Amino acid sequence: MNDEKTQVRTRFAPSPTGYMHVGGVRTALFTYLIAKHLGGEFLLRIEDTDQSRYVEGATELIFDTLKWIGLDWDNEPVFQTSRKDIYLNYAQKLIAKGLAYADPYTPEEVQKFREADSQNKRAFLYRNYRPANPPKWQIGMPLRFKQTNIKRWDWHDEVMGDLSAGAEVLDDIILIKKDGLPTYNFAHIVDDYKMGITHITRGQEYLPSTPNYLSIYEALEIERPKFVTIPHILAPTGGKKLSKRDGAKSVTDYRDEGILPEAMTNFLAFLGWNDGTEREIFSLDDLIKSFDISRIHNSGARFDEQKLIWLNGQWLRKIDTEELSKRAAIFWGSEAFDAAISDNYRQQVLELVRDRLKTLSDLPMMTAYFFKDPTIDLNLIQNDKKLSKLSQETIANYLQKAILKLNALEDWSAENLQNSLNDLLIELAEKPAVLFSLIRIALSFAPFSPQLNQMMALLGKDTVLARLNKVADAIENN
RNA sequence: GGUCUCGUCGUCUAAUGGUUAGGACUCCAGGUUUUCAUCCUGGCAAUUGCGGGUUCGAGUCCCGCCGAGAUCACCA
Repeated sequence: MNDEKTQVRTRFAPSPTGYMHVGGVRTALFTYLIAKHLGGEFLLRIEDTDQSRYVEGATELIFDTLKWIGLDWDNEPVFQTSRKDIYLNYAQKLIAKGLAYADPYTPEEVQKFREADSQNKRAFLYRNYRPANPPKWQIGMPLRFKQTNIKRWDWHDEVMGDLSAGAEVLDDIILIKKDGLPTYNFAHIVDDYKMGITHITRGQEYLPSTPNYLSIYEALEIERPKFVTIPHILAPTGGKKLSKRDGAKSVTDYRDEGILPEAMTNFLAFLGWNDGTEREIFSLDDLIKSFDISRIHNSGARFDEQKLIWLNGQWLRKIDTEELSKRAAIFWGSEAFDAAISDNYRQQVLELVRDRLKTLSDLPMMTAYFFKDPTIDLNLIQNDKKLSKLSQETIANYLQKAILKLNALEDWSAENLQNSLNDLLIELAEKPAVLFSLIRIALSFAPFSPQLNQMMALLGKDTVLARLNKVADAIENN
Protein backbone atom coordinates (compact mmCIF):
# COMPACT_ATOMS: atom_id res chain seq x y z
CA MET A 1 0.00 0.00 0.00
CA ASN A 2 2.80 2.39 0.77
CA ASP A 3 4.49 1.38 -2.46
CA GLU A 4 1.38 2.49 -4.29
CA LYS A 5 1.71 5.86 -2.68
CA THR A 6 5.25 6.54 -3.69
CA GLN A 7 4.61 5.44 -7.26
CA VAL A 8 4.06 8.42 -9.53
CA ARG A 9 0.81 8.10 -11.41
CA THR A 10 -0.80 10.56 -13.78
CA ARG A 11 -3.93 10.42 -15.84
CA PHE A 12 -5.24 11.89 -19.02
CA ALA A 13 -8.98 12.39 -18.64
CA PRO A 14 -10.72 13.53 -21.83
CA SER A 15 -14.44 13.63 -22.52
CA PRO A 16 -15.69 11.72 -25.53
CA THR A 17 -17.35 14.73 -27.09
CA GLY A 18 -15.72 14.88 -30.51
CA TYR A 19 -12.32 14.94 -32.09
CA MET A 20 -9.07 15.81 -30.32
CA HIS A 21 -7.25 18.98 -31.19
CA VAL A 22 -3.64 19.82 -30.47
CA GLY A 23 -4.43 21.41 -27.11
CA GLY A 24 -5.83 18.19 -25.72
CA VAL A 25 -3.05 16.10 -27.15
CA ARG A 26 -0.41 18.37 -25.70
CA THR A 27 -1.97 17.99 -22.28
CA ALA A 28 -1.89 14.23 -22.81
CA LEU A 29 1.76 14.43 -23.85
CA PHE A 30 2.83 16.45 -20.80
CA THR A 31 0.83 14.12 -18.57
CA TYR A 32 2.56 11.13 -20.10
CA LEU A 33 6.01 12.68 -19.88
CA ILE A 34 5.63 13.63 -16.24
CA ALA A 35 4.79 10.04 -15.35
CA LYS A 36 7.38 8.37 -17.55
CA HIS A 37 10.20 10.72 -16.61
CA LEU A 38 9.68 9.73 -13.00
CA GLY A 39 9.27 6.05 -13.83
CA GLY A 40 5.57 6.12 -13.10
CA GLU A 41 2.31 5.14 -14.73
CA PHE A 42 0.17 7.01 -17.19
CA LEU A 43 -3.52 6.14 -16.96
CA LEU A 44 -6.46 6.94 -19.17
CA ARG A 45 -9.87 7.88 -17.86
CA ILE A 46 -12.83 8.59 -20.09
CA GLU A 47 -15.02 11.26 -18.52
CA ASP A 48 -18.35 10.34 -20.01
CA THR A 49 -20.73 11.60 -17.36
CA ASP A 50 -22.43 14.11 -19.62
CA GLN A 51 -24.60 11.90 -21.74
CA SER A 52 -26.04 14.78 -23.74
CA ARG A 53 -22.64 15.69 -25.12
CA TYR A 54 -21.52 12.14 -25.82
CA VAL A 55 -20.43 11.63 -29.43
CA GLU A 56 -20.50 8.20 -31.00
CA GLY A 57 -16.99 7.04 -31.93
CA ALA A 58 -15.25 9.74 -29.91
CA THR A 59 -13.76 7.25 -27.47
CA GLU A 60 -12.19 5.22 -30.27
CA LEU A 61 -10.84 8.43 -31.75
CA ILE A 62 -9.15 9.23 -28.45
CA PHE A 63 -7.57 5.78 -28.39
CA ASP A 64 -6.44 6.08 -32.02
CA THR A 65 -4.96 9.51 -31.52
CA LEU A 66 -2.98 8.53 -28.44
CA LYS A 67 -1.72 5.37 -30.10
CA TRP A 68 -0.68 7.27 -33.19
CA ILE A 69 1.59 9.63 -31.30
CA GLY A 70 2.86 6.79 -29.16
CA LEU A 71 1.36 7.59 -25.78
CA ASP A 72 0.65 4.10 -24.51
CA TRP A 73 -1.41 4.11 -21.37
CA ASP A 74 -1.03 1.67 -18.50
CA ASN A 75 -3.88 -0.59 -17.41
CA GLU A 76 -7.37 -0.61 -18.87
CA PRO A 77 -9.03 2.74 -19.52
CA VAL A 78 -11.46 3.76 -16.80
CA PHE A 79 -14.96 4.83 -17.76
CA GLN A 80 -16.75 7.05 -15.28
CA THR A 81 -20.23 5.85 -16.18
CA SER A 82 -19.29 2.41 -14.91
CA ARG A 83 -18.32 3.82 -11.50
CA LYS A 84 -21.64 5.32 -10.42
CA ASP A 85 -21.73 3.37 -7.17
CA ILE A 86 -18.36 4.71 -6.12
CA TYR A 87 -19.44 8.33 -6.50
CA LEU A 88 -22.74 7.68 -4.73
CA ASN A 89 -20.89 6.04 -1.89
CA TYR A 90 -18.67 9.09 -1.40
CA ALA A 91 -21.68 11.35 -1.75
CA GLN A 92 -23.40 9.50 1.07
CA LYS A 93 -20.35 10.04 3.25
CA LEU A 94 -20.68 13.78 2.75
CA ILE A 95 -24.41 13.69 3.42
CA ALA A 96 -23.76 11.77 6.64
CA LYS A 97 -21.32 14.46 7.70
CA GLY A 98 -23.82 17.19 6.92
CA LEU A 99 -21.62 18.47 4.10
CA ALA A 100 -23.98 17.79 1.23
CA TYR A 101 -27.66 18.43 0.77
CA ALA A 102 -30.45 18.14 -1.75
CA ASP A 103 -31.14 21.08 -4.01
CA PRO A 104 -34.94 21.48 -4.05
CA TYR A 105 -35.04 24.09 -6.78
CA THR A 106 -35.63 23.67 -10.46
CA PRO A 107 -33.04 25.09 -12.88
CA GLU A 108 -35.54 27.84 -13.69
CA GLU A 109 -35.79 28.86 -10.06
CA VAL A 110 -32.03 28.97 -9.71
CA GLN A 111 -31.92 31.08 -12.81
CA LYS A 112 -34.29 33.57 -11.12
CA PHE A 113 -31.89 33.91 -8.18
CA ARG A 114 -29.11 34.54 -10.59
CA GLU A 115 -31.02 37.24 -12.44
CA ALA A 116 -31.99 38.95 -9.20
CA ASP A 117 -28.33 39.19 -8.21
CA SER A 118 -27.40 40.40 -11.62
CA GLN A 119 -29.93 43.24 -11.33
CA ASN A 120 -28.59 44.18 -7.94
CA LYS A 121 -25.06 44.14 -9.38
CA ARG A 122 -24.11 41.40 -7.02
CA ALA A 123 -22.20 38.21 -7.77
CA PHE A 124 -24.45 35.18 -7.71
CA LEU A 125 -23.65 32.50 -5.19
CA TYR A 126 -26.01 29.63 -4.67
CA ARG A 127 -25.03 29.39 -1.04
CA ASN A 128 -26.78 32.72 -0.43
CA TYR A 129 -30.01 30.91 -1.30
CA ARG A 130 -29.24 27.75 0.58
CA PRO A 131 -32.59 26.18 1.65
CA ALA A 132 -33.13 26.16 5.41
CA ASN A 133 -34.64 22.70 5.52
CA PRO A 134 -33.66 20.77 2.41
CA PRO A 135 -35.54 17.55 1.71
CA LYS A 136 -33.84 14.21 2.15
CA TRP A 137 -31.72 13.66 -0.92
CA GLN A 138 -32.58 11.02 -3.46
CA ILE A 139 -31.73 10.46 -7.09
CA GLY A 140 -33.78 12.81 -9.23
CA MET A 141 -32.60 15.83 -7.26
CA PRO A 142 -29.24 17.53 -7.58
CA LEU A 143 -26.94 17.02 -4.63
CA ARG A 144 -24.94 20.05 -3.60
CA PHE A 145 -21.80 20.44 -1.56
CA LYS A 146 -22.23 22.50 1.58
CA GLN A 147 -19.46 25.03 1.98
CA THR A 148 -18.90 25.38 5.70
CA ASN A 149 -15.44 26.82 5.72
CA ILE A 150 -15.61 30.09 3.81
CA LYS A 151 -12.07 31.38 3.68
CA ARG A 152 -9.18 32.35 1.44
CA TRP A 153 -7.26 29.37 0.13
CA ASP A 154 -3.56 29.25 -0.59
CA TRP A 155 -2.13 26.40 -2.55
CA HIS A 156 0.83 25.44 -4.65
CA ASP A 157 0.86 24.62 -8.32
CA GLU A 158 3.89 22.91 -9.86
CA VAL A 159 3.75 25.23 -12.86
CA MET A 160 2.04 28.40 -11.70
CA GLY A 161 3.72 28.59 -8.33
CA ASP A 162 1.98 29.73 -5.15
CA LEU A 163 -1.63 30.61 -5.78
CA SER A 164 -4.36 32.11 -3.72
CA ALA A 165 -8.05 32.86 -4.11
CA GLY A 166 -10.73 34.12 -1.78
CA ALA A 167 -14.18 33.31 -0.55
CA GLU A 168 -15.84 34.93 -3.57
CA VAL A 169 -15.43 31.77 -5.58
CA LEU A 170 -16.48 29.25 -2.95
CA ASP A 171 -19.97 27.98 -3.57
CA ASP A 172 -22.27 25.05 -3.02
CA ILE A 173 -21.44 23.33 -6.26
CA ILE A 174 -23.37 20.38 -7.59
CA LEU A 175 -21.82 17.00 -6.82
CA ILE A 176 -24.44 14.68 -8.27
CA LYS A 177 -26.74 15.72 -11.07
CA LYS A 178 -30.43 15.00 -11.22
CA ASP A 179 -29.69 12.02 -13.47
CA GLY A 180 -27.64 10.39 -10.73
CA LEU A 181 -24.30 10.90 -12.45
CA PRO A 182 -21.61 13.02 -10.82
CA THR A 183 -20.34 16.31 -12.16
CA TYR A 184 -16.70 16.63 -13.19
CA ASN A 185 -16.12 18.69 -10.07
CA PHE A 186 -16.91 15.75 -7.84
CA ALA A 187 -16.08 12.74 -10.00
CA HIS A 188 -12.50 13.70 -10.76
CA ILE A 189 -11.67 14.13 -7.09
CA VAL A 190 -13.04 10.74 -6.16
CA ASP A 191 -11.47 9.06 -9.17
CA ASP A 192 -8.05 10.63 -8.78
CA TYR A 193 -8.06 9.49 -5.18
CA LYS A 194 -9.26 5.96 -5.90
CA MET A 195 -6.85 5.61 -8.81
CA GLY A 196 -3.89 6.77 -6.76
CA ILE A 197 -3.14 9.75 -8.98
CA THR A 198 -0.18 11.76 -7.68
CA HIS A 199 -0.13 14.61 -10.22
CA ILE A 200 -3.22 16.21 -11.71
CA THR A 201 -2.50 17.81 -15.07
CA ARG A 202 -5.12 20.02 -16.62
CA GLY A 203 -5.61 23.24 -18.50
CA GLN A 204 -5.64 26.74 -17.06
CA GLU A 205 -9.40 26.95 -17.30
CA TYR A 206 -9.64 24.93 -14.08
CA LEU A 207 -7.65 27.41 -12.03
CA PRO A 208 -10.63 29.51 -10.87
CA SER A 209 -12.52 26.49 -9.56
CA THR A 210 -9.60 25.04 -7.64
CA PRO A 211 -10.66 26.51 -4.24
CA ASN A 212 -13.94 24.63 -4.55
CA TYR A 213 -12.01 21.44 -5.14
CA LEU A 214 -9.80 22.15 -2.14
CA SER A 215 -12.91 22.35 0.03
CA ILE A 216 -14.05 18.98 -1.20
CA TYR A 217 -10.69 17.35 -0.55
CA GLU A 218 -10.90 18.72 2.96
CA ALA A 219 -14.47 17.54 3.47
CA LEU A 220 -13.60 14.08 2.18
CA GLU A 221 -10.50 14.07 4.35
CA ILE A 222 -8.32 12.92 1.51
CA GLU A 223 -4.88 14.12 0.67
CA ARG A 224 -4.81 16.16 -2.50
CA PRO A 225 -2.44 15.39 -5.34
CA LYS A 226 0.03 17.81 -6.84
CA PHE A 227 -1.51 20.28 -9.23
CA VAL A 228 0.15 20.76 -12.59
CA THR A 229 -1.59 23.46 -14.58
CA ILE A 230 -0.82 23.51 -18.27
CA PRO A 231 -1.17 26.86 -20.04
CA HIS A 232 -3.38 27.19 -23.07
CA ILE A 233 -2.43 26.88 -26.66
CA LEU A 234 -3.55 30.10 -28.30
CA ALA A 235 -5.67 30.46 -31.42
CA PRO A 236 -3.83 31.53 -34.62
CA THR A 237 -4.87 35.14 -34.10
CA GLY A 238 -5.74 37.06 -30.97
CA GLY A 239 -4.92 35.91 -27.50
CA LYS A 240 -7.72 33.43 -27.04
CA LYS A 241 -7.23 29.81 -26.23
CA LEU A 242 -7.35 27.45 -29.15
CA SER A 243 -10.73 25.81 -29.53
CA LYS A 244 -12.74 23.85 -32.01
CA ARG A 245 -14.76 26.97 -32.70
CA ASP A 246 -11.63 28.70 -33.99
CA GLY A 247 -11.25 25.93 -36.48
CA ALA A 248 -8.66 23.97 -34.53
CA LYS A 249 -7.82 20.94 -36.61
CA SER A 250 -8.14 17.41 -35.38
CA VAL A 251 -4.78 15.84 -34.66
CA THR A 252 -5.76 13.03 -36.99
CA ASP A 253 -6.00 15.62 -39.78
CA TYR A 254 -2.31 16.31 -39.35
CA ARG A 255 -1.67 12.59 -39.46
CA ASP A 256 -3.66 12.30 -42.69
CA GLU A 257 -1.75 15.23 -44.16
CA GLY A 258 1.51 13.36 -43.70
CA ILE A 259 2.81 14.84 -40.48
CA LEU A 260 4.92 12.28 -38.61
CA PRO A 261 4.01 11.51 -34.99
CA GLU A 262 7.64 12.21 -34.06
CA ALA A 263 7.30 15.73 -35.43
CA MET A 264 3.98 16.25 -33.68
CA THR A 265 5.23 15.19 -30.24
CA ASN A 266 8.47 17.10 -30.70
CA PHE A 267 6.56 20.21 -31.68
CA LEU A 268 3.90 19.94 -28.97
CA ALA A 269 6.50 19.35 -26.28
CA PHE A 270 8.16 22.62 -27.21
CA LEU A 271 4.95 24.57 -26.89
CA GLY A 272 5.53 25.63 -23.33
CA TRP A 273 8.54 23.56 -22.46
CA ASN A 274 12.25 23.31 -23.27
CA ASP A 275 15.19 21.64 -21.64
CA GLY A 276 17.20 24.85 -21.17
CA THR A 277 19.71 24.03 -23.87
CA GLU A 278 19.56 24.99 -27.54
CA ARG A 279 18.66 21.49 -28.59
CA GLU A 280 15.36 21.26 -30.42
CA ILE A 281 15.08 17.79 -31.90
CA PHE A 282 13.74 15.31 -29.37
CA SER A 283 12.22 11.88 -29.85
CA LEU A 284 9.60 10.70 -27.41
CA ASP A 285 12.29 8.75 -25.56
CA ASP A 286 14.53 11.81 -25.46
CA LEU A 287 11.63 13.78 -24.04
CA ILE A 288 11.01 11.17 -21.37
CA LYS A 289 14.63 11.47 -20.31
CA SER A 290 14.68 15.26 -20.25
CA PHE A 291 11.18 16.31 -19.29
CA ASP A 292 11.08 18.27 -16.08
CA ILE A 293 7.90 19.78 -14.64
CA SER A 294 9.78 22.76 -13.30
CA ARG A 295 10.58 23.89 -16.83
CA ILE A 296 6.98 24.02 -18.01
CA HIS A 297 6.01 27.58 -18.91
CA ASN A 298 3.22 29.42 -17.22
CA SER A 299 2.09 31.44 -20.22
CA GLY A 300 0.14 30.49 -23.32
CA ALA A 301 1.83 29.62 -26.60
CA ARG A 302 0.67 29.98 -30.15
CA PHE A 303 0.49 27.02 -32.46
CA ASP A 304 2.74 27.77 -35.44
CA GLU A 305 2.16 25.39 -38.32
CA GLN A 306 5.30 26.62 -40.10
CA LYS A 307 7.47 25.33 -37.34
CA LEU A 308 5.59 22.04 -37.27
CA ILE A 309 6.27 21.67 -41.00
CA TRP A 310 9.95 22.43 -40.44
CA LEU A 311 10.18 19.86 -37.67
CA ASN A 312 8.38 17.37 -39.88
CA GLY A 313 11.10 17.89 -42.47
CA GLN A 314 13.75 17.27 -39.84
CA TRP A 315 12.10 13.99 -38.88
CA LEU A 316 11.47 12.99 -42.47
CA ARG A 317 15.24 13.09 -42.96
CA LYS A 318 16.07 11.48 -39.64
CA ILE A 319 13.95 8.35 -39.66
CA ASP A 320 15.62 5.32 -41.22
CA THR A 321 14.62 4.24 -44.69
CA GLU A 322 12.86 1.01 -43.79
CA GLU A 323 10.71 2.69 -41.20
CA LEU A 324 9.94 5.65 -43.42
CA SER A 325 8.85 3.27 -46.18
CA LYS A 326 6.29 1.77 -43.86
CA ARG A 327 4.97 5.19 -42.93
CA ALA A 328 4.85 6.24 -46.57
CA ALA A 329 2.89 3.19 -47.72
CA ILE A 330 -0.54 4.81 -47.46
CA PHE A 331 0.53 8.05 -49.10
CA TRP A 332 1.70 6.89 -52.53
CA GLY A 333 -0.46 7.70 -55.51
CA SER A 334 -2.25 4.84 -57.27
CA GLU A 335 0.33 4.87 -60.10
CA ALA A 336 2.94 3.69 -57.59
CA PHE A 337 1.11 0.37 -57.29
CA ASP A 338 1.29 -0.68 -60.91
CA ALA A 339 1.87 -4.42 -61.16
CA ALA A 340 5.39 -3.96 -62.51
CA ILE A 341 6.51 -1.79 -59.59
CA SER A 342 8.28 -3.38 -56.66
CA ASP A 343 8.53 -2.38 -53.02
CA ASN A 344 12.22 -1.96 -53.56
CA TYR A 345 11.69 0.52 -56.40
CA ARG A 346 9.24 2.57 -54.31
CA GLN A 347 11.76 2.63 -51.50
CA GLN A 348 14.46 3.94 -53.80
CA VAL A 349 12.16 6.65 -55.10
CA LEU A 350 11.36 7.62 -51.54
CA GLU A 351 15.04 7.77 -50.72
CA LEU A 352 15.63 10.10 -53.66
CA VAL A 353 12.85 12.54 -52.84
CA ARG A 354 12.78 12.48 -49.06
CA ASP A 355 14.93 15.61 -48.71
CA ARG A 356 12.38 17.46 -50.77
CA LEU A 357 9.28 16.40 -48.83
CA LYS A 358 7.53 18.72 -46.43
CA THR A 359 4.96 16.10 -45.54
CA LEU A 360 4.33 12.57 -46.74
CA SER A 361 1.28 13.76 -48.62
CA ASP A 362 3.63 15.52 -51.06
CA LEU A 363 4.64 12.09 -52.28
CA PRO A 364 2.18 11.49 -55.17
CA MET A 365 2.67 14.91 -56.71
CA MET A 366 6.40 14.68 -56.36
CA THR A 367 6.97 11.19 -57.69
CA ALA A 368 4.34 10.44 -60.33
CA TYR A 369 6.89 10.51 -63.19
CA PHE A 370 8.88 7.72 -61.57
CA PHE A 371 5.96 5.39 -62.09
CA LYS A 372 4.39 6.42 -65.39
CA ASP A 373 5.49 8.46 -68.37
CA PRO A 374 4.76 12.15 -67.84
CA THR A 375 2.53 14.07 -70.22
CA ILE A 376 4.71 16.01 -72.61
CA ASP A 377 4.22 19.75 -72.21
CA LEU A 378 6.59 21.66 -74.49
CA ASN A 379 5.62 24.90 -72.80
CA LEU A 380 7.74 23.84 -69.86
CA ILE A 381 10.76 23.86 -72.16
CA GLN A 382 9.81 26.94 -74.14
CA ASN A 383 9.03 29.00 -71.06
CA ASP A 384 12.08 27.94 -69.08
CA LYS A 385 14.31 30.93 -68.35
CA LYS A 386 17.44 29.41 -69.82
CA LEU A 387 15.97 27.12 -72.45
CA SER A 388 13.76 29.77 -74.00
CA LYS A 389 16.86 31.35 -75.54
CA LEU A 390 17.65 28.22 -77.54
CA SER A 391 16.25 27.55 -80.98
CA GLN A 392 14.12 24.49 -81.70
CA GLU A 393 16.98 23.09 -83.78
CA THR A 394 19.49 23.45 -80.99
CA ILE A 395 17.18 21.72 -78.54
CA ALA A 396 16.48 18.90 -80.94
CA ASN A 397 20.19 18.58 -81.58
CA TYR A 398 21.02 18.43 -77.87
CA LEU A 399 18.44 15.73 -77.32
CA GLN A 400 19.75 13.66 -80.21
CA LYS A 401 23.32 13.96 -78.94
CA ALA A 402 22.22 12.96 -75.47
CA ILE A 403 20.34 9.95 -76.80
CA LEU A 404 23.37 8.81 -78.77
CA LYS A 405 25.68 9.27 -75.84
CA LEU A 406 23.46 7.52 -73.34
CA ASN A 407 22.60 4.72 -75.69
CA ALA A 408 26.26 3.86 -75.83
CA LEU A 409 26.54 3.71 -72.08
CA GLU A 410 26.75 0.15 -70.80
CA ASP A 411 27.15 0.50 -67.08
CA TRP A 412 24.02 2.48 -66.13
CA SER A 413 25.17 3.62 -62.69
CA ALA A 414 24.69 7.07 -61.23
CA GLU A 415 28.42 7.62 -61.22
CA ASN A 416 28.86 6.60 -64.84
CA LEU A 417 25.89 8.66 -65.86
CA GLN A 418 27.42 11.74 -64.27
CA ASN A 419 30.68 11.18 -66.15
CA SER A 420 28.82 10.72 -69.36
CA LEU A 421 26.76 13.86 -68.82
CA ASN A 422 29.94 15.79 -68.05
CA ASP A 423 31.49 14.59 -71.29
CA LEU A 424 28.41 15.72 -73.14
CA LEU A 425 28.76 19.18 -71.64
CA ILE A 426 32.25 19.45 -73.07
CA GLU A 427 31.28 18.10 -76.48
CA LEU A 428 28.42 20.56 -76.81
CA ALA A 429 30.33 23.39 -75.11
CA GLU A 430 27.20 24.05 -73.07
CA LYS A 431 26.56 25.03 -69.49
CA PRO A 432 25.08 22.51 -67.07
CA ALA A 433 22.31 24.95 -66.27
CA VAL A 434 21.07 24.64 -69.84
CA LEU A 435 21.73 21.06 -70.85
CA PHE A 436 20.81 19.45 -67.55
CA SER A 437 17.64 21.48 -67.30
CA LEU A 438 16.61 20.29 -70.72
CA ILE A 439 17.16 16.62 -69.90
CA ARG A 440 15.61 16.98 -66.49
CA ILE A 441 12.42 18.47 -67.89
CA ALA A 442 12.27 16.03 -70.77
CA LEU A 443 12.37 13.13 -68.32
CA SER A 444 10.00 14.46 -65.69
CA PHE A 445 7.97 17.42 -66.94
CA ALA A 446 7.87 18.36 -63.28
CA PRO A 447 8.71 21.73 -61.76
CA PHE A 448 11.50 20.12 -59.80
CA SER A 449 13.08 16.74 -59.32
CA PRO A 450 16.08 15.04 -57.68
CA GLN A 451 19.63 15.18 -58.93
CA LEU A 452 19.65 14.29 -62.62
CA ASN A 453 22.10 11.38 -62.65
CA GLN A 454 20.38 9.67 -59.73
CA MET A 455 16.98 10.10 -61.26
CA MET A 456 18.23 8.59 -64.52
CA ALA A 457 19.89 5.69 -62.77
CA LEU A 458 16.65 4.82 -61.05
CA LEU A 459 14.40 5.27 -64.09
CA GLY A 460 16.61 2.86 -66.05
CA LYS A 461 18.13 3.04 -69.50
CA ASP A 462 15.07 1.94 -71.48
CA THR A 463 12.74 4.45 -69.88
CA VAL A 464 15.21 7.31 -70.15
CA LEU A 465 15.90 6.68 -73.84
CA ALA A 466 12.23 6.17 -74.64
CA ARG A 467 11.22 9.43 -72.95
CA LEU A 468 14.02 11.42 -74.60
CA ASN A 469 13.05 10.04 -78.01
CA LYS A 470 9.42 10.94 -77.51
CA VAL A 471 10.32 14.51 -76.58
CA ALA A 472 12.72 14.80 -79.52
CA ASP A 473 9.95 13.66 -81.87
CA ALA A 474 7.49 16.08 -80.34
CA ILE A 475 9.88 18.97 -80.87
CA GLU A 476 10.65 18.04 -84.45
CA ASN A 477 6.94 17.75 -85.26
CA ASN A 478 6.16 21.02 -83.53
C1' G B 1 -18.85 43.37 -13.23
C1' G B 2 -16.29 39.89 -9.33
C1' U B 3 -12.21 36.50 -8.96
C1' C B 4 -7.78 34.39 -10.93
C1' U B 5 -3.66 34.06 -14.37
C1' C B 6 -0.32 35.87 -17.88
C1' G B 7 2.93 39.89 -20.60
C1' U B 8 11.25 38.99 -23.92
C1' C B 9 12.11 39.73 -31.87
C1' G B 10 5.87 38.53 -36.22
C1' U B 11 5.94 33.20 -33.79
C1' C B 12 8.27 29.36 -30.18
C1' U B 13 11.74 30.51 -26.57
C1' A B 14 17.05 31.32 -23.50
C1' A B 15 19.29 34.35 -19.91
C1' U B 16 22.43 32.08 -10.37
C1' G B 17 20.62 40.52 -9.90
C1' G B 18 26.22 41.38 -13.74
C1' U B 19 28.45 40.22 -21.67
C1' U B 20 26.81 43.94 -27.49
C1' A B 21 19.42 40.41 -24.35
C1' G B 22 21.31 34.28 -27.05
C1' G B 23 18.96 30.32 -30.16
C1' A B 24 15.02 28.30 -33.46
C1' C B 25 10.85 29.08 -37.18
C1' U B 26 9.39 32.63 -40.97
C1' C B 27 11.49 36.29 -44.42
C1' C B 28 15.88 38.23 -47.35
C1' A B 29 20.96 37.60 -49.59
C1' G B 30 25.13 34.46 -50.96
C1' G B 31 27.43 29.45 -51.54
C1' U B 32 27.22 23.72 -52.81
C1' U B 33 28.43 22.14 -61.64
C1' U B 34 20.53 21.98 -63.75
C1' U B 35 15.53 22.83 -61.18
C1' C B 36 13.18 22.34 -56.33
C1' A B 37 14.57 20.95 -51.59
C1' U B 38 18.36 19.71 -48.16
C1' C B 39 22.89 21.55 -46.23
C1' C B 40 26.43 25.80 -45.14
C1' U B 41 27.35 31.22 -44.40
C1' G B 42 25.43 35.92 -43.49
C1' G B 43 21.37 39.52 -42.71
C1' C B 44 16.55 41.87 -41.03
C1' A B 45 13.99 41.51 -36.52
C1' A B 46 12.85 42.67 -28.94
C1' U B 47 14.51 50.54 -26.16
C1' U B 48 12.19 42.72 -22.29
C1' G B 49 3.70 46.08 -22.14
C1' C B 50 4.15 51.26 -19.60
C1' G B 51 5.74 54.25 -15.31
C1' G B 52 8.07 54.55 -10.75
C1' G B 53 11.19 52.36 -6.75
C1' U B 54 15.32 49.19 -4.40
C1' U B 55 20.55 48.48 -6.12
C1' C B 56 27.10 50.23 -8.12
C1' G B 57 24.03 47.35 -11.61
C1' A B 58 16.97 45.08 -13.01
C1' G B 59 14.18 41.09 -18.40
C1' U B 60 15.06 39.18 -13.41
C1' C B 61 13.15 41.99 -6.83
C1' C B 62 8.97 45.67 -4.98
C1' C B 63 4.70 49.08 -6.10
C1' G B 64 1.26 51.27 -9.46
C1' C B 65 -0.92 51.32 -14.21
C1' C B 66 -2.12 49.28 -18.99
C1' G B 67 -3.13 45.23 -22.08
C1' A B 68 -4.54 40.15 -23.00
C1' G B 69 -6.84 35.70 -21.46
C1' A B 70 -9.56 32.33 -18.26
C1' U B 71 -13.70 31.64 -15.17
C1' C B 72 -18.40 32.73 -12.64
C1' A B 73 -23.43 25.50 -15.84
C1' C B 74 -27.58 19.85 -13.31
C1' C B 75 -20.07 21.04 -19.39
C1' A B 76 -15.78 19.15 -18.66
